[in-house]
Amino acid sequence: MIALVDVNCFYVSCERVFCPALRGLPVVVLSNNDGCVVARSDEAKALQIGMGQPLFEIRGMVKKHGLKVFSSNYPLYGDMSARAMNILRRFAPSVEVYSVDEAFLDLEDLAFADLTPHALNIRQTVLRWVGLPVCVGVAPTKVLAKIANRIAKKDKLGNGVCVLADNWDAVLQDVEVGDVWCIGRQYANLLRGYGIKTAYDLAHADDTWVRKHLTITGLRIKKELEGEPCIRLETETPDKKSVGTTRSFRDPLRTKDALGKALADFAARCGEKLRRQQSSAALLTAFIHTNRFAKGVPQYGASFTVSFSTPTNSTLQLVKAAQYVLNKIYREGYDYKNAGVLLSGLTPQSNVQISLFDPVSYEKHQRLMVAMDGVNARYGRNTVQVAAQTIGTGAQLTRQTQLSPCYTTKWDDMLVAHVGFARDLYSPYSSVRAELYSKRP
DNA sequence: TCTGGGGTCCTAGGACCC
DNA sequence: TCTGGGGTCCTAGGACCC
Repeated sequence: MIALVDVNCFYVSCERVFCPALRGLPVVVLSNNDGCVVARSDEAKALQIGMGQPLFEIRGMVKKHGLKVFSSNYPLYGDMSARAMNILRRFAPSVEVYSVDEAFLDLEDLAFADLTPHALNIRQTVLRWVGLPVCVGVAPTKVLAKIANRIAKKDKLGNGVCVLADNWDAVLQDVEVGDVWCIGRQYANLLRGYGIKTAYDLAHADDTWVRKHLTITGLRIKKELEGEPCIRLETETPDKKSVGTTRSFRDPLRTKDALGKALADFAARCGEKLRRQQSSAALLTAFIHTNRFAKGVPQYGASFTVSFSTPTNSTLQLVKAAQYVLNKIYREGYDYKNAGVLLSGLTPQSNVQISLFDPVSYEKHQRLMVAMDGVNARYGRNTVQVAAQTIGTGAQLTRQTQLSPCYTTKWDDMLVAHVGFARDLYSPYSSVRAELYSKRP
């Protein structure tokens, strides 16, 4: 059996851990640029706030309904995620961290007749130890575990746990086909056109037909709905096959100079990501684009890809390549709203074949990058950077007006607990936790 | 006024080889 | 008039996920 553990409205829940007064209130967390909603509390959902809804459409609700709005605080969420995942590893021999707020647990070797108490235990432990509410879905396959989790989440009066051990046909009849994992909008439309409306219908469709229209991936989903495991647990995180850094700008950029700085920042970030997993890239793509939503203004967008004679992860080379691309694709007279750098053709650094005719010394660049990463790790990002980059953090390029403190990852933001007394010093659970927090002066 | 970012997998079709 | 067969590799585009 497989369990899917998923934190309820993860980003919102992270904010609530450190600000308990937010409980019971409508709360949303915004995308990178304070552009649109990416996480909603149940109360916010009840106000009909949609996923991806732009901020300007819901501004009125701040006053009218007491809506609380946060910019996204990725350092905080990343750290909270790591804490939650570490707890989950206590409950299963192997765990797949599927996303920042979800994990699959392999419960196969656990000799419990009824997995419900185990699932409840998982839920209670995560809640007590890191303050995050989770729901647990248990079933024979990943696709069914996803469905079980969804049922647990929808049942607001339930205990946050749903086990589908057998006879799930009736359950599948209540699940719309578009709500099945890996059946997106396009596939759902296609399937409905053929009369396949529910997960049950898909489970009982013809294999060959499914294979033809939904590819091998779709066939696996169908088999999993029948209870036959086809998608394995990925317990170790594979190296990424591509990395990218893209942003929308708070204020559109017009000049080549300004775009050059931004692309240099993005290339440098990509270099860091590459070096973290010890890879090098053979290809670099950079793109720029005007605001696609703006009506009646001239639109332009372009991208171009360059290849390196020897795969690299040197920020110097990546920045240079990004500048080269910009020179090729930049056109004057447009307001650019969006740009990015993407790296592909990644290979492990140890496999890189150095060429005699390389224009730069691979060795020297490697040593320089180690030194640069070392300094930046110790004294903060961008302490040492390439001259082509934006001076400082580049924060002025994006908007983050509602940012909460980095409670767990910055010394200056850490909360101080003023504790006058403690009833049970030896309990791992602190019932007085939240109410005693205050911000460091 | 104002609309995110970062990934994965699969397939068809073209280029190329012998 | 007549024009092979079999294979690999690469890429673009389309679908999906959180």
